[in-house]
Amino acid sequence: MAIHLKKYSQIISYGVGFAVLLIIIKWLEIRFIVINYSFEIYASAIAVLFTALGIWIALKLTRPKFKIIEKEVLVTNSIDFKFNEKAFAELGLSKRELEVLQLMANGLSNQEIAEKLFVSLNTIKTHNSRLFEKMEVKRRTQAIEQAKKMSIIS
Amino acid sequence: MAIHLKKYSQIISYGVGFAVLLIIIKWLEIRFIVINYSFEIYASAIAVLFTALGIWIALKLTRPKFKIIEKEVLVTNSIDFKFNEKAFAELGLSKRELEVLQLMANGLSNQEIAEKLFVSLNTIKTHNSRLFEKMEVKRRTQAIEQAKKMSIIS
DNA sequence: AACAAAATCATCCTAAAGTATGAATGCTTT
DNA sequence: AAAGCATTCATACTTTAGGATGATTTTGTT
Repeated sequence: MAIHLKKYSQIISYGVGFAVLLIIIKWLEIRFIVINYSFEIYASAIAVLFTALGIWIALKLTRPKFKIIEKEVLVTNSIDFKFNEKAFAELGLSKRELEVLQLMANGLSNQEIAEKLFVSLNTIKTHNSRLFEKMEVKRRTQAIEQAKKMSIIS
Repeated sequence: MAIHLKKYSQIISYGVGFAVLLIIIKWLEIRFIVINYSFEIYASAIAVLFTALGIWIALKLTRPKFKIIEKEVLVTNSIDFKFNEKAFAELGLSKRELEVLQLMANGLSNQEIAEKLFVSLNTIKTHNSRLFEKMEVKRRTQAIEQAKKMSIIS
């Protein structure tokens, strides 16, 4: 709405401006006849005035040119998880240890992990110890944090 | 350098254009005298020409008139973390409880959290209990998992 | 001022987690 | 075959976590 009004107002302004200038021309014409001004001065006056008018029109019309720049930020989402093989290889975790680590991160207790993997609680504890040693952490919560930071688990 | 050259070239162009138009005027003047054209047509021609010239000048001079709109595209990054207020409000966690939860997720033990917040170990345990109750979990690891899923912590 | 949350701390107890050490088994690799 | 590693399990012990309950103090709200 506002844009359309603006467009129309510009056209109207142009029209009004043109009308005013035509009146000035007419007036100058009369003056020219009466006091016999030089034709070049008259033409120059028109030239200057309409040049100004043209500039003004152009400035009014070429107002809004938008340049939309889309700035993208990278995504680290839990859905499209990327496994960091390098980090994993450097840690030297075994398959079983990784398995335990993942279940750990899912909030399972040692007992639950043991049941899920059909091994004893003690086995899980042993895995945990090796795990913590390799990852250089003291607690399972730290192991989880580390693992997520290193992107070796989701 | 390039900018200065451009400026000068524009001025030169303007001068040349003006010269050409003066020649046209002169030519028209001759024509006017010879075949006695109406003065209004002559004036109109000048007006139109110089309006066009004005527009052209303005367009050349006001070249880069872009309105730059930077549009940042969404994305949930681990760095610029978005706090999920709705989920948090529904849980009804207090400020302190949230604080404890965050430190918990950073792998700190209850003792370490207590020291960091200058309260006793028992206080942290009490917070934990309420926390687990509200989040409907049994262990801190589950609380961390839940909280991350619900995006109430990073 | 009165009331409701929130935050604090304690004590007692149980459960889970973590450490240390040793050992048996199976599977590769040399 | 021997050495190395992963996996398994056990026992004993320490530390941390968690549950239940009660109480005091702060703080914000009406």
